[in-house]
Amino acid sequence: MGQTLSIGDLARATGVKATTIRWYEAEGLLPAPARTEGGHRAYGEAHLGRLGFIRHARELGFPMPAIRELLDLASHPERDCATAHGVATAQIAAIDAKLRRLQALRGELARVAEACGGGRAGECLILEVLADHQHGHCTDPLHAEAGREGV
Amino acid sequence: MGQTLSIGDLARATGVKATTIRWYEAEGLLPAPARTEGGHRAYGEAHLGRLGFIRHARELGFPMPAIRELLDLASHPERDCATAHGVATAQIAAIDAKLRRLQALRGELARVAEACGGGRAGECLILEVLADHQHGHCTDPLHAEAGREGV
DNA sequence: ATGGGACCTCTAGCGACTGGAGGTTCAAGC
DNA sequence: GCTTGAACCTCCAGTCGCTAGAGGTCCCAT
Repeated sequence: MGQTLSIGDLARATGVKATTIRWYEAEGLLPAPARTEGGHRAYGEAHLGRLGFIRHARELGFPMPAIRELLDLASHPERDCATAHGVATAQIAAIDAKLRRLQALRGELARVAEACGGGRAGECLILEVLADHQHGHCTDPLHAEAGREGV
Repeated sequence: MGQTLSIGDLARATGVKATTIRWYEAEGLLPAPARTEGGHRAYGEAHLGRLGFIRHARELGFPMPAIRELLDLASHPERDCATAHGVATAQIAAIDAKLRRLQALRGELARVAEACGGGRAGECLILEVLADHQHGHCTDPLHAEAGREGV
């Protein structure tokens, strides 16, 4: 019992790349582990658990600050879990906003793509729609709400 | 006719910030305009049109390389617009992939959030689900397909 | 003893901007 | 003509969540 894990072991066990694990450490998400005489990182079970936690939360799309909050909460069992609820609901709301925006985009894009029947670029309706700036700039709340977020 | 527009005029007309316009110029998306004696940028109608084009394409979520391609196409009317079709359909496919992933996330997250009835963090089911790394790391295609994309 | 894979640190880069510092120019009002 | 102050200029750093590479060291099996 209590034998240590290399960073590679941890990477294989969790599916998080070694470089990313080191980055988590630098960011303070994962505590710095013990080192071997030669300077290699030597992890224990607690690290494995914590890294798994981080990975799950990332998979669910939680942003880094939210993950910090959840980790903090997880290590203080006497606190109220209302915080966790709040973080989770905020994340759901964020996802819903992105879904609405993406669905709107998809609809408009499909309409645009359907419009053009092929031929020379000079008559392409896709290009025409894009070039038409008569619409003025967009102020509708759907776009404003999500902003530019790497859609 | 032919009076020039300042970068601020262009920004107001298109809704693209002045800093972003300068950045587009540095990236080669927008040709460098004439300058006043004092060095201020002096744009013409062509710039306005091109910037509007870029903005529309960004609003529809096209990535930068796709926009370059579309701009290139738009300035060569004799070419085949099949390229534009291809770019648009690829963009729709990308959006669909993101939608599927987001919908899956939303479902799982809602399930997780609903599970916990409140109380102390030590018994919080949200935290428990996140901490449970017994699932091993995720290899299902839905997650693999989209990767980490700022969801 | 040696080979080669895993590990180390440090730095830079991704996409698509955004913000700030520190300085110059323009246009309107007096 | 002069003053003000808003708008403009360039350059650099930061955003988010990693990822990749250079250049070197360590560990372990043969």
